[in-house]
Amino acid sequence: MTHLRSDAQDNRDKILEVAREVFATEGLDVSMREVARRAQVGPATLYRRFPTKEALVTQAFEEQMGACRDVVEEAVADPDPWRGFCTVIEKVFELHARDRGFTAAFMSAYPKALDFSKNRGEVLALIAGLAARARESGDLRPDFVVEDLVMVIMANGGIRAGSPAASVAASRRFAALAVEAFRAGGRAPLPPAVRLPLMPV
Amino acid sequence: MTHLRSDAQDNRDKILEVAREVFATEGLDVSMREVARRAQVGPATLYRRFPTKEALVTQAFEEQMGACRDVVEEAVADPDPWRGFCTVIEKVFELHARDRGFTAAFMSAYPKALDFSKNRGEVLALIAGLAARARESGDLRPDFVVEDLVMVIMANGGIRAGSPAASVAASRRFAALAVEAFRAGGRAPLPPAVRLPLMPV
DNA sequence: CTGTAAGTGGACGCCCGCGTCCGTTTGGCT
DNA sequence: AGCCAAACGGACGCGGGCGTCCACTTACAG
Repeated sequence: MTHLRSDAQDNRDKILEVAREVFATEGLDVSMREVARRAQVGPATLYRRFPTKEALVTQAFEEQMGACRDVVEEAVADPDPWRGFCTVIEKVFELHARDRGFTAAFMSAYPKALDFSKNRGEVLALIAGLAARARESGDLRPDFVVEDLVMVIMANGGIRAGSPAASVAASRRFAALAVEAFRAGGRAPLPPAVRLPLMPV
Repeated sequence: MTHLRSDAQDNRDKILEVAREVFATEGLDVSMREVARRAQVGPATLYRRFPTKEALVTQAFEEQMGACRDVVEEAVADPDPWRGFCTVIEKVFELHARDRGFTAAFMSAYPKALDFSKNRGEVLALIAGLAARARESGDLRPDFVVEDLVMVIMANGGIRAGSPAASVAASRRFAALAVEAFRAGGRAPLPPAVRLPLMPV
């Protein structure tokens, strides 16, 4: 297990490469077989390395989750918490817009994927801290809760345009609208927030 | 064709009833066969009345589209265009939150469904007029375009919560955030809007 | 160079959805 | 009451995904 044979390692790499690409462009609703086919590999080989779709997905998105974490950590380091908060929204939305599967993976309940959900939890915790500071500085509306960010990330995932470029452009505008919505000074009180549970598969 | 035999009419009614229910709760990704099964009808009977899924879907959602139109027409009649605009967002979001399939149907390109797409076009035109008045009255941000509303409706469709009630609650909060975002007086200029084409099937 | 464990992918059996055909049933008109 | 077109639904052949098994191949250690 520690050391894969060189050919096995090559296949594993190719599978992950293909999976990342196809998940990004088509979303997670791609059959295991389709991934195997595109990687020019037999179904058995795919299943040997990744016994379940969950295993494949979480491995494939480890990189994206890392990028997400980087974005958030950098934003948290911003001395202006509101600017950091806005950066998080813009960058994270773009990340999700460029990778259709990532939102689905991010929102999915993967009981076995400890690293993945640990990372998600930490990212959300970092954002919560940043939000608290932005609230205290008076720039973020006081009734903001982290669930609101989860909600708009889910919502952002619902936006589909004709091309990847158009999706990114739409998400950019959506992010700007989200920033406007979250800025302090809103005139209407918000209805109660809702906890959004992770969804099975 | 003009007059169906009574038993055929009963079956047609039951199919539509079942389809509306299952599309509302499960979304459009339900097989024709599953609809037939739940309606206690053979596949052939279903296909005889509704040769394609498109035919079934558009018939099933005629009612919802009518409700949508009613909401919009009532809101357009409001002497205060901004209040009318807000009402549209709140009511339409709730309609979509209560019926998972409706957003998908609303956003789908159904080339054969003349009534359906005509209604959608008219609804959007009504909203565009309302928005123009709300913009002129100075309550709606000047850079708002109808595509923004389409975008947030799509986005609203991405929100999934544990139960129907939770979904509706989440949509309600999301609608309030959308209202905040669209209100005049936003401090940041928005990135360019994007036309969101209807999606095939 | 060679033995062997690791690795491979084609093939299998299963289930499910698709759209259609056709032998049987039945509503409704005369 | 009797007829027949309308309506029914079970069954079919096709394609595709699922996870697994196994006979063949190959990397690499000795």
